[in-house]
Amino acid sequence: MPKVVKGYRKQAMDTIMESASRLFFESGYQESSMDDIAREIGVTKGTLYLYFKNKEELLYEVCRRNTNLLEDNLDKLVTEDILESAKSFFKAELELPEHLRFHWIFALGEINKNQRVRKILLESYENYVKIISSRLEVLKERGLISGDADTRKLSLTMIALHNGIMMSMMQGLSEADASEIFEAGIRNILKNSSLYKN
Amino acid sequence: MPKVVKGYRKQAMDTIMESASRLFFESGYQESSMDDIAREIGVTKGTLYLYFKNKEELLYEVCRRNTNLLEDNLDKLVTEDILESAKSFFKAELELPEHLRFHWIFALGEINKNQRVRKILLESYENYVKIISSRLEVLKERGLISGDADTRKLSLTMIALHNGIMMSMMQGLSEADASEIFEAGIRNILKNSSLYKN
Amino acid sequence: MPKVVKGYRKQAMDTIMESASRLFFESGYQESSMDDIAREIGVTKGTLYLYFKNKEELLYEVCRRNTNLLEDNLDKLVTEDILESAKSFFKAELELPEHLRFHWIFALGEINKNQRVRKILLESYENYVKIISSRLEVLKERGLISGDADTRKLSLTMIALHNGIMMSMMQGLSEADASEIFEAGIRNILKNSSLYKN
Amino acid sequence: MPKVVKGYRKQAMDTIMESASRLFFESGYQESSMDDIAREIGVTKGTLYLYFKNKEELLYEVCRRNTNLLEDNLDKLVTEDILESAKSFFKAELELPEHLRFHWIFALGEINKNQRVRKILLESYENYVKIISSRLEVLKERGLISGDADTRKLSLTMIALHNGIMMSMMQGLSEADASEIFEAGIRNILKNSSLYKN
DNA sequence: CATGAATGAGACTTCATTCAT
DNA sequence: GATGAATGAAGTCTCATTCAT
Repeated sequence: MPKVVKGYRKQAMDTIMESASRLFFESGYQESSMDDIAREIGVTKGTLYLYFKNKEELLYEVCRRNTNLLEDNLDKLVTEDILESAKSFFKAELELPEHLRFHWIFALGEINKNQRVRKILLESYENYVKIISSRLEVLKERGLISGDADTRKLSLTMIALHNGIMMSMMQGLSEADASEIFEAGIRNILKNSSLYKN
Repeated sequence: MPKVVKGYRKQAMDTIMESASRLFFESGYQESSMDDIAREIGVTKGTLYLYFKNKEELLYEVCRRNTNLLEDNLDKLVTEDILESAKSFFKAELELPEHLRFHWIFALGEINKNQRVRKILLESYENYVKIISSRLEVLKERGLISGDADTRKLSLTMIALHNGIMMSMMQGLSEADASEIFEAGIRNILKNSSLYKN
Repeated sequence: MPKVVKGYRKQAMDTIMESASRLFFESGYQESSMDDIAREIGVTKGTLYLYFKNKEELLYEVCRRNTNLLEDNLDKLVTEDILESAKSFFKAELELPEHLRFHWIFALGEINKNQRVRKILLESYENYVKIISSRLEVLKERGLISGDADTRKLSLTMIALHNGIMMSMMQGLSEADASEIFEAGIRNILKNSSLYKN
Repeated sequence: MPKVVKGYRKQAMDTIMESASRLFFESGYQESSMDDIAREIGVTKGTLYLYFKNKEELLYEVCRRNTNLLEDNLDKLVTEDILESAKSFFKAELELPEHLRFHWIFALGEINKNQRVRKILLESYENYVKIISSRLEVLKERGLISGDADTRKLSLTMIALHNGIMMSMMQGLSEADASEIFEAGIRNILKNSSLYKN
């Protein structure tokens, strides 16, 4: 009987979280049994409890991990050249496995059922706004966007557009269409930044 | 012994669907037991099975009903004066109970688990695009938006923006902020419609 | 909505019992719901309770009716010409609908679960023995079977042979084979009646 | 917390099947709940599902096991000395617990409800015929029964007689009477084997 | 570390029975 | 007489969790 990962607790936990995340996304949290998750890894149920206190804890850690991954991604890829980095950020997202790419939408479905998951999401949302705003502030200082633009509102709009497009993709919107309207949207928002003032 | 609704099957079904919809949204589909739903109405479990053959059928009918309600709403409220009707449409949405307002996000969480729900959503998504596109076509004929704008892409973008903002509201975005960036966004998209060409 | 049979309680009860009997045999007692039985007749569940106090009572009456029918059949068809009447009795049985023909086997399956059904069956079994014995006694008086034959044992054997062949028919034995071995068997028993003495 | 049988899956399954078989016979399949069966063994419901995927599967396995047991019994005990072995076979049967002795009658009650059980029974019936026929063929070769006797029909008759007597025993026929008429019947059939020709 | 046997609470569903209309 | 809405008990099955090995 194979150990999850020989010796390394952290890696074992990560292996479990990866499988759990995929299953949660594909079949739902409630619909994925601990047995399913264990089988996916090639381990027995009991083993999962060596690494996570219970199923809810596993969900919590999965959400935290995915949220952090996505946040790091944003932080790394979004530079002051907003338009260009928006493009590459979106392109990078398309490479992600679905359970990561659509993690936010999945997690939103759990937000009403789980206070700890809610907390993670709300904080992450705020971080997103903060990160993008800070980049936009630089643009403003350089005079590349309107001086009276409200960078927070610009950020909120960009995020909304992004998430809305992700929702559409879950409903079948093609990657080509998605990329195109995302890019046009961001370009548009930046160009008419003065529409978003306080 | 209370009857669901005296005599009228249709009304009885609607009463059940309304309660079920609220519970599904608030606690999740799996997390809401048939007992919970029945208790909410003041009826016993068995009664639900007089009206819906099983729990999944109930979910399906709830989704169909909500989706239709929202679609009718869109069809009724969105006129050729897109900007103005966008405002009133959004305002009307804010009056809806959460389980209706956020129905699309809820349903998206079920899309991977249930083929019939998926079908409803995909069809509805296409209808949304069709409805908005047709209104935009009229604008184009009147020369109010760019002649070479792709009305389908404009619609996709508007819908994405709308849904993205809804997601943000579930994460705490205020109604004021939401209204404002929605309105600005729609205005912006229309004004720069030439950005969205084929 | 059609009344079971206009006005005539007895006929209504018989209509119900006939349908119930068929269903009980085809699907089992427990497996046949009151709804199923009612639907078969084109009536609603509630109606059945106008004629039978509950489901068990219905089973009881069905068993009593079928048992009596079969017993009358035996009494009518079995004359002192045992061999000849055995043939015609068996032929008549083959004309019966399965739920009647195999009623005894069905009822035997309920014997352990229901004291009242058990009582009916045991009494009927004794009556069978009595009826056949009495016919055999006449034969003995006429010197057509051995004077020291035990007519009770002869009867027991004949009944066992008959019932065993019925069991085989439920397992696919052809009517031709069944008739043949039944006739040969009865002939054999009569011819060697002296084997069965006290 | 008691384990069904320490460590041995096969034995655990057998323990369950034994109890289930007894309960099924005594109270009927539908009437025996999984709770009842579990309680009988001193285990909880859930445990049963570790060994049998559902209740129907349990019934199926019980039937298969009992049918095989009885078939082995026949194969082992019936030699070419048909008359003598019939006696010892019957005697051995009287030692069996009722749920085994009357298994065939019980199973016949399930034959209309369950295709897989039906298949087992039909196959077993054919095997019985084959086993007995083959023994009779030997007798025929030795000239101990009529050269033109149809051994298949002889077998069918013997089986019918046997099963019919079992039915009678369920209705109260004494063991003494049963043994006697079984033995006389078999003797009779063999002696007059020429009655059963093709 | 890992297993797998066992548990027991809880979910969905069915259905005999009642009763107001 | 007949209906059909409602009940509630009971049954099957699942699954998170525990624990001895």
